[in-house]
Amino acid sequence: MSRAEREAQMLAVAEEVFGELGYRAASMEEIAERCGVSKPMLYEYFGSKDGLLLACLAKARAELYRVTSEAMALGADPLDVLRRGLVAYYAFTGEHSRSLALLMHEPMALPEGAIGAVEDVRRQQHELIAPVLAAWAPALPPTAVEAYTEIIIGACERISLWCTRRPDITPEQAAQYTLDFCWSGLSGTLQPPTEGAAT
Amino acid sequence: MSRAEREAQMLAVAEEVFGELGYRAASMEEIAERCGVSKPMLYEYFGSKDGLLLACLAKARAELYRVTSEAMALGADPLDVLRRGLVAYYAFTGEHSRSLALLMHEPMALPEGAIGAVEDVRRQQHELIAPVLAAWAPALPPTAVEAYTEIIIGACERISLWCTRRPDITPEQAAQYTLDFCWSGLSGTLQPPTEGAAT
DNA sequence: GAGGGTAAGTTACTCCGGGTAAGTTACCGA
DNA sequence: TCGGTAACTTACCCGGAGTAACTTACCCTC
Repeated sequence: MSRAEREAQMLAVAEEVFGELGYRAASMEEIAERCGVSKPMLYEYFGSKDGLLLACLAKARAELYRVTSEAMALGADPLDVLRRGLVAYYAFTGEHSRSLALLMHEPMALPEGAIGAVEDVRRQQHELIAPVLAAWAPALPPTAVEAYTEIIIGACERISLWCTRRPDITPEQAAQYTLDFCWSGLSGTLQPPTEGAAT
Repeated sequence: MSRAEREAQMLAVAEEVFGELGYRAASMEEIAERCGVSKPMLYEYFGSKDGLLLACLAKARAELYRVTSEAMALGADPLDVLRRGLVAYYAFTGEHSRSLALLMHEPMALPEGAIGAVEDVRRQQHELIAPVLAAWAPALPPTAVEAYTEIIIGACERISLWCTRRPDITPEQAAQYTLDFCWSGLSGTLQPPTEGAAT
């Protein structure tokens, strides 16, 4: 079997095994066996178990980029661009939830129960936020409350990580950005997309 | 040394070592050594390396809950409640960025470079989203564009994970929730906080 | 068509780190 | 003083990542 074929096969098998068992529980032996080759071959091609994972991630990333950017390119106006990007993103992550999502979220060697423990932290945040939203707007359907709560949790996590890269941002400023966005949305600070105006 | 003291000491040391080296690179031997005891003691107290990590997470989670819920309890109105919660959250994650944030974001056994690779996926999303925002609102300061982009990325990730728990939600619906929130914010669908009205 | 270089592949190991079995010290109450 | 128990240690097992050395088979050249 040629080098390129083997590499593609190994990547596909690895993505599958990582998705099934998680990074930690997946052994190089197992992946090699399913490829019908022996372990050193994997090391020949990818250097290490980490290298193999990284290659899987790179492949998934390239695909994600392709589907989302292609979808966005078809958009007529900014709002449409965002909508198409979002749909493509959710469709992709939904289809690849067993492999991609595990690679991203469980990231790699999660101690089995620890992925649940990390989610527990978020569930706890959920319990804090959802009642505020619900009390605020009794008319909002429960599903929307859930979705909005998840959005806020995700936003908080991302901003807190952003803060570690931007030490000049104080917690108060970070909170203000988050609040501004969550309160007014994009329509508050940005120009609404003028109807029919592309570009 | 008494059981309770040891346990507290071990947890503190473990949090420190996990934060310094990451879950994978941290060895039980190293943690035990820094505690001044031998490895089997750690197993006596926490059962396994995973158990030790889980205990660290539980402790961090309890602290995070305490500081955020206490801060929120002081809020006068919903907006104020959210703001106080956000400030407390960012302050906490900022202070504990070396231990807690690493536990949450790098989650645990990240293949060294893989944490960067996962972030690369997000950077890629950033490159797709930021230009749209910037084009949309040339007047928005670059820092705000950054913050808003990060918020959208975090929201997308959370919603995509939410979708795996709610298979009834289609990608289109997920996109619609995300768009509604990002476009109008809470002020669009919810009652604005009536001035001075607590509870 | 024989020879040799190279690329695909294997077996058989080392080594590190998580986890454990069995034993040792030292404190405390009877 | 003696025993029991609780904190703790040494010395080990074992699985899986990673590697060294060897084998096969193809293809290109003379």
